[in-house]
Amino acid sequence: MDQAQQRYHHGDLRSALLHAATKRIDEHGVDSLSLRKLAEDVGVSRSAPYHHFADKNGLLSAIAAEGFRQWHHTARTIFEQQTLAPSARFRQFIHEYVGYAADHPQLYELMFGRILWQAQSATDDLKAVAYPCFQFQVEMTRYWQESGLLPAGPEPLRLAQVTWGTLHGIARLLIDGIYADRSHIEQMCDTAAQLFMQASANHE
Amino acid sequence: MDQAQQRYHHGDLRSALLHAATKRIDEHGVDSLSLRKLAEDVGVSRSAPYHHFADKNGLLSAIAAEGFRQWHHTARTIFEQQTLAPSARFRQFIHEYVGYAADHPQLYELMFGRILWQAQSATDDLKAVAYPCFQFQVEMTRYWQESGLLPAGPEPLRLAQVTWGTLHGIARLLIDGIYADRSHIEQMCDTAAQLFMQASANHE
DNA sequence: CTTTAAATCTTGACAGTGTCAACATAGCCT
DNA sequence: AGGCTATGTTGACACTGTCAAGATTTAAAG
Repeated sequence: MDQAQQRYHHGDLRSALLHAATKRIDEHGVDSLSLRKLAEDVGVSRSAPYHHFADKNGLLSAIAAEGFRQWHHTARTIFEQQTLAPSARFRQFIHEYVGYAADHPQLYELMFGRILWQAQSATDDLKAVAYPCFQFQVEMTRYWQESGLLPAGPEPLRLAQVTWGTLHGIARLLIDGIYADRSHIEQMCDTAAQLFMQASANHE
Repeated sequence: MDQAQQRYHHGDLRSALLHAATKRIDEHGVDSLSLRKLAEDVGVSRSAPYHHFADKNGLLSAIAAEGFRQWHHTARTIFEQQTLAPSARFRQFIHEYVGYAADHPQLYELMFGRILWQAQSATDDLKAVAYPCFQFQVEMTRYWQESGLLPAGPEPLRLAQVTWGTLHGIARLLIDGIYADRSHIEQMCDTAAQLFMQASANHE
């Protein structure tokens, strides 16, 4: 009764679970997360989490949502650095995106992976945070098109899908360890940036 | 004893398992595959598969390997169509790649997903088939560079990682249903192809 | 205050899963 | 014919997510 962890009511179980789960995922990957072990770690019975999350997907969605909030903030910060030239910001964005994925591979996997997005397992709550994040990618692309950095021809949405797809693809090849490793990151990003910017150069 | 499925020795259990598993994956996804159900479907006890595959990963690796063989063949066929102009073949390759992923999302997920490639779960057998497939991507890229279709600047490997990354990324956004769906495929591929080819155009 | 309702947590249980050890059967080779 | 090896079976273990029923604490209402 005196020890906080042995009270019948934990007090702040929801955030305790989120915290512990986030740590676990970051260190050992999404697949290693077991609700039962998690509950035990937090010092609570195995079905207590169900009073705070509908199911395992609910927990995962909440963690992913937090990731999207953080990334959205980071992206906006880079994009709004008015002191830097658009091209410099573009390059920085690319490096930052891939760097973020490489630094938090497990979280990235959760945020953009099949677990949550396949079969409609994503919570409405998660969608509410993620979609504006996707939308922002399109806004940036439109801006870079208007700045003459990217080709003006394609629709912003279409082009955003391709440029974002490129970053996403590079990130996944890295994370999954497919024919690319961390020592290639900088060169890959530079190559990608150069490729995109060259594409618009001959249309001026 | 008269019925083939009730014999003590199945006769060709290995390929029966592969066949049933491939079908199951194609229709319901990798996650839905259970060794026990699979064994039951084939009409065999739950631990019989272990005499043909080291573990579940062994089975999955074998299926993925077959996928790589098929894809490698398809890719080579497209690439070696000497009658078509390099640019046409390039475009066709892009469409075919994304199309293949969209047509066999579950198999693509298995072939290039984290299940097999993370944590060294890929069999040596699988690696032996997959790596030449990756390598071929680099060879094609080198050829397209020499043809003036892609920028000559970057190293083939680096550029291949980026172009392949783009296709891989687009495929995954599609498969995972992230801000892109099948109706966008053609336009996305065209945009990507145009983007890459424009990049080299102003260096002639 | 006291009573009632809601939020929270616990134990018991169920249907799954992959995997292994020990045992049974069939086919092949000497 | 005998024995080795490949193949298949049952029993068991340690997990997993999830739910129902009951216990306990807190908050709200009378």
